[in-house]
Parts: sequence; C-alpha cells; structure tokens
Amino acid sequence: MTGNNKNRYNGTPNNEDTMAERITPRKENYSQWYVDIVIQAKLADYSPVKGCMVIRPRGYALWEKMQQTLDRMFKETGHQNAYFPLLIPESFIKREAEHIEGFSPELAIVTHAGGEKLEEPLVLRPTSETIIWSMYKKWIQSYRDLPLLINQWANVLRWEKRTRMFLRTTEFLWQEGHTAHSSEEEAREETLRMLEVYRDFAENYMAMPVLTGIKSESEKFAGAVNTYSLEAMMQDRKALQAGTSHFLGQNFAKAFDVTYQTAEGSIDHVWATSWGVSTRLIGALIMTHSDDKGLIIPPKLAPIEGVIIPIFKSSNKEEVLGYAREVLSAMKQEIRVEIDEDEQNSPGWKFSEWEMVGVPLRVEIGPRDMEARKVVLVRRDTGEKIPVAGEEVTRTAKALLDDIQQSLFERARKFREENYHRLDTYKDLRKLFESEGGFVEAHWCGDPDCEGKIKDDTKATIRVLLDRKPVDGAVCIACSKPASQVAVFSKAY
RNA sequence: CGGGCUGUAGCGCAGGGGCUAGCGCACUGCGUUCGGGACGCAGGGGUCGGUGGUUCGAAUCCACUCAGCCCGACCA
Repeated sequence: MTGNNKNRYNGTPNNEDTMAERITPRKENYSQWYVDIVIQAKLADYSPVKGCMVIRPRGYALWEKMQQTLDRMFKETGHQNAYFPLLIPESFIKREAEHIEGFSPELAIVTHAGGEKLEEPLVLRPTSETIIWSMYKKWIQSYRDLPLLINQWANVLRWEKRTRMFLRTTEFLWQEGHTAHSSEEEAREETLRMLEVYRDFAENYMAMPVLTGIKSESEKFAGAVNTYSLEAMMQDRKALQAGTSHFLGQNFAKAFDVTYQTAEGSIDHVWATSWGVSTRLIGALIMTHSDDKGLIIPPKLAPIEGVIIPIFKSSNKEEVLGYAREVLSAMKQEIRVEIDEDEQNSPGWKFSEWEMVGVPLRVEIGPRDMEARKVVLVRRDTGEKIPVAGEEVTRTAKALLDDIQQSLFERARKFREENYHRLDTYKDLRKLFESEGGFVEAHWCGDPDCEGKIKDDTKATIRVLLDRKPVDGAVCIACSKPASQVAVFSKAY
C-alpha cells in the first residue's frame, strides 16, 4: 500500500509542521498527493475489485452537487432524462465499424447467466449509443418526432489497463446525452450548445477554466464525425479532458437504420449528437484547486459551505456553545453550514480536519468572540482570518463565499495563462516538454504523421484544434509545410 | 500487458526459520485540557494479503496468485 513513497503520514505529528502531515506535498510526489487527497478527504476508497472504487459519502455528495446543477442545465436546454439498460447485445456494438474498433479492447462481456451459456453474449455498456439508437429506430418516424433530446445518468464499464481514482476507473458514473435531429445544421448546433453548457459549468461552478475545441482524427470518439472537448490544465501542467460533445453525423442512424419522413415527404436518415461528463470531474476539481493541506472545493459545489468551530473550556462551554448555536441558526437560513461540537478533539485538530475535507469557510467562535459578539471567518483558499461582528456574519460569509469562488477561478486561470505558450520552432516545443511542460499552441499541417512524431518525441498530444485558422504563411511546427490548423499540444491524463 | 517497489492491528511501520508477534498514532472508558493536530491512567483490537509447497517447526524460505503505488505500452 505504501509503494516506494516514504512520505506518508506516520501518525506522529511533529511541531515543525503540524498541518496536514497526512498529505504528501505536491512538489515531492504529485501522484501520491492526489491519492492522499482522495483517501484523506474521504472522497473514495479502493474496492475489492481491481480498478474499481467506492465513492464515499463526501465524494458522492460532491457528485450530487454536480449532478443537480448539470441536470438543471440540461432541462433548461430542453432535454429529458430516461434510462437504458446496462446490458447490450454484443451484436449491437458491432453495428458501427469505428465504434466497435474503438471499444472492443475495453469491453466486459457477460457470457453466462442463469446457470446457462447465453445464446448471444451481453456487453456491459461502455457507452450507450448502440442500445439507444436501436430504440430510436422504433420511436422516430416523422420530422414531427424530432428533435429527440434525451439524457441518462448511468454507470459505464471500460476495462482499463491502468486505473486512477476518479480519473480512470473500470466503472464510473456519468451522464450521456443522445439527441436526434432532422438536419445536420441543427445537430451541429446541439453539439456546440452542449459544449457551451459544459464550459459554463466548468468555469462558473467548478471554477475551472477550460479550453474548448475540436479533436484531431486520432483522438476523436469512435463513431463520431467530430468530437469537441473541454481541456483543463491541472497543477502539474498536464491536460485533463473534462468533457466531450460529439457530432455523430448519420453514422449511428445508418448503422441502426433510423429514418424519418421529412415535411416534404422524402425519407432521410436522422442526424445525431452525444455528449457526456463523468465522475472524472471530481478528479479535475481536486487537481485544479487543492493544496498540500487537503481538498479545496469551490463554494458553489461544496456540500458544506461553512463549518463553525466553537472554542471552549469546560468552564465556559455552555455560554460559548450557546452563542455558536445562535450564529449557526442565523447562518443556516442562507448558507449550508454545520457546527463541530465534538469535545474530544482540540480546535486546532478540527481546523486541520475541516481544511482537509475542503470546506470553503471556517467560522471560529471562542470566548473572546462571544464577549465581543463577534466571530472569526477563515478562508480555505488563502487562510486569511477575518474578524466580523456577529450580526454581520451571514452577509460577510456570503460575500466571502462569492469571493472565494471568483478567486479560485482567477487563480486557476492565471496559472493556465502562465503555462500557455505559443511556439513556432520544433526545438522550443521539445525543450518545453522536456522541462516544465504546459499547453503549447502551435501551427499544424493536419498530417497525422506530424502529430505522431510529436507524440513520440515529447509524449504530448493534440488536446484540441482551436476554432481559428492559421495566419497567412504559418507553417507546421513539425514539418514546416503550410499549416492548416492551430493546435494546442500537451501531455495529458 | 511489460519493468520496478510494497502488502504484518483502522493508519504508519519494526521483526526476516524457534516458546505468548511488537512500537507509534488512531479506537474504547474515566479524569484533566481546549484561539493551529493537548495529557494522564486503564483497556480492546492480529487467520502476518491469499493458495500451495519446503521443514520437526513458516509472518520469516520457495512457487503461484491477488491487490496497491511508481515508470512504460494502451486508452471516449
């Protein structure tokens, strides 16, 4: 369990560094830091099955906050929820050539059930395009049935060789939207609309700046015509794909023979999109904001926005607690706040513990505060302590939460800007990825060979192609032929 | 899937053929503490990851296997 890491919590606090000694510092071992946050903040735990994880209540509460917000956004853009089966006939997956080629190495297949060998094996869904389109064939006859805008919240299974908590697990939770349209234009609009919904969510709720754009052929979804992606920069300067939105063209409509009668009376295949984000967003959230003291959750997604820590002795316990509870009931009206009345642990212990689990705002209330009818507010993001009068607590706390939300976004945005480079020479590109890394915006000719060469030489891949044409005379950073695309390269998760 | 490292109490570790397997933290009880991880006293907790072998005797040696971490290959 310890691996080759020698810096894990040894259970012995030392006076030099009393805070968060359960978490490996980022600069020592970034991967271990990430694992420590997940475990110590009680977001998830390992399961008995390889590559799977148990999402614990604190992690699941975070997912529920994400779900609530996204679900509202999907409904506001006209989508309805439905649920399709986990088990998919193997033959369905094989209907679309690229789709099966892309997914077959990752499939888990049920061959026996009820004590008998199945006539046709059943695939545990890696994604639901095939089973959904088999149903859409039944549901769509006329242009009057379109658009069909359905989303589902579900688990999916992909047999991954190398797994990491939240970032890549064998089973994960996600939502997948599947829409059918009567025109290419409308389907393309839908693809971009949902991409923007995701951007809105990432930036305004997760406080995570994202770059959006189209994927190169080699990186796109198996079965899509175009894949659009959101790419965020983690604190180790690597990119994380945070969500995708696909324009599927008529690929699945043709594979499943989904046609409709147009207003003019002709028969045509429908146009499709699919789009999804997963529990991977929790990993993205961790690696965007958290520090060596533990998790940091942006207020809008924090299951608990504030925690009150009363500081008392046995001699003044009742008075301090009484005042703290007054403050609690006042704050509760407008803020998701809890009080930690535990008497066994010292206040200092509680400070560290609540910092570890990422609560954005701490409210310290001790005897001195009580006498002055004040409290001390402490920001999780900066550690700044702000004394405030009792009757001002709720208003100030709300303002601080807003400010924390904004500051987290700004801090992440600034970090990304500082590590975003526009490069023109191959030498500079190699040098960058040999050293600190980051995002590199560069011109590309569009040839997969150049993309492959860059990957071989630097391990960086094209994260997205920007929606912007190269300036006149621009040349590919790899081969110096005329450029057709502006690409963003990065090492990625 | 390949290379490396690691599995002993909830966590972090020590012990490396021999009698009853230890330490720190955590946990339980009582008391004192309490503004950045407090302390005393008394307790509870172990099929030494699993299976099979070698041996008079295995946590310890061997084989296989499972799991985790790191590095690769692969990967919407």
